[in-house]
Amino acid sequence: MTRKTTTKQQLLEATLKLISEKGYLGATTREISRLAGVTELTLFRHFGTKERLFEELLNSYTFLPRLKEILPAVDQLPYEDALSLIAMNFLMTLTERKLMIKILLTEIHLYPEKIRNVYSAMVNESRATLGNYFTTLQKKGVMRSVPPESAVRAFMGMLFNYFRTEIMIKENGVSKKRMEQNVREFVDIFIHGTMKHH
Amino acid sequence: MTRKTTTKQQLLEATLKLISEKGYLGATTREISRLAGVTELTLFRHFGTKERLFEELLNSYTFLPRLKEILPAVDQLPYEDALSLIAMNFLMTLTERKLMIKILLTEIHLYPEKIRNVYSAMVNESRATLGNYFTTLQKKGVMRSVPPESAVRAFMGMLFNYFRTEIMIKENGVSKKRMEQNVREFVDIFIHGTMKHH
DNA sequence: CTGTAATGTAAGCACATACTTACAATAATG
DNA sequence: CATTATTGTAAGTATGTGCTTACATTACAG
Repeated sequence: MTRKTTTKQQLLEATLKLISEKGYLGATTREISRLAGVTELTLFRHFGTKERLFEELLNSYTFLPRLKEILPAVDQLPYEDALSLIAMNFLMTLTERKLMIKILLTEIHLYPEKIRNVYSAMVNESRATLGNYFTTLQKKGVMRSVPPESAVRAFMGMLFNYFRTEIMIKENGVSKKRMEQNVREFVDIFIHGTMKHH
Repeated sequence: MTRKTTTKQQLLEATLKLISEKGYLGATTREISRLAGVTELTLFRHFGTKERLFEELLNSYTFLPRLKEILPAVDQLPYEDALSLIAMNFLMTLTERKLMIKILLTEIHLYPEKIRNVYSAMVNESRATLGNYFTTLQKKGVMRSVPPESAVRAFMGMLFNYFRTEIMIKENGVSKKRMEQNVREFVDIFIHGTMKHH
């Protein structure tokens, strides 16, 4: 019984790794099972088809709402620090889930029906959490009355695109120091804007 | 002679369409040639291998520096309008090249060596142009002394991520009206920031 | 009109891949 | 120990795919 889940887990991990590297079509069931240290037949006994295996991989992805967890701590901080903390947390979470996110971004154009749910779950969850924080700030009178959704889109857009270009595409990851520096600049622009007199 | 270039062009267009829909591996030479109204053999006579066909498609992508073209007009405008114009122009250009960009984003994780050049050419060109404009604004004393590269990353990050989520992933495109509205909000945040007292 | 370049028809090859079947070996459970 | 669930071995099938070969047809240039 413990064996069963272990095998399944190893297969899912091998699938994650190989599909993130070669795409759904490029990752063969032979190679997946070999990487999992298991016969190809075992793969099919567990998942039936390659498609089911892929779907179970997608469903196995639990997007921890880490943002939500740090919100209490965040409320105590001045908003500059709070936003930096939120941003760093967001980037770290994305980095941890790098392989899965690569799959989501790559395959969503090819298999939209399969991916869209888990993808939009991830996006909506992040957006909602950050949106709540912004609304709070606005109620406190700290934040201007820009539409919260727009602010969320702007803020997360900067961050996610940064993640895509710097962390996912470039092979050698960014150091945490450098990441913090970039985040500070983003937060600064987001808070103060860029122009002198208006 | 006119026939030759036409056939090649039709093959490249069919390749663009099918690879953007199904990915490099998912698009078969049979289907590509059928869509081009041509025999599979003709495809191989022109391009030799599927890989060469793909590479020629990538090289056929000339990224018009439309941003550069409108810079003169932009210099006459107040920066709010200038930034909105630049942003709209950027989004329109991306939308026109939607299929190719989809390919670049999808396949760059699978075939980085092939894609990286054309991809970074596109990114660098856009960044450089916008960076120059920002530097100009800073010399005029209009813009705060934020690092121009950071400002560029922030601004284009917002826009590109907007493009990715709203225009590329959602099947029904966004209306131009709505796009202009969103752009105005982004530009507003970029210029004035979000917080009241600092 | 004649020769040459471009395309078509048809058949097929070599290979990879998802998936199957029949049977044996092994490990966990009661 | 005996039963049962899980995995392995080995062979193979059906299908799709990139690519080739041999020959015929069409179009265009001189």
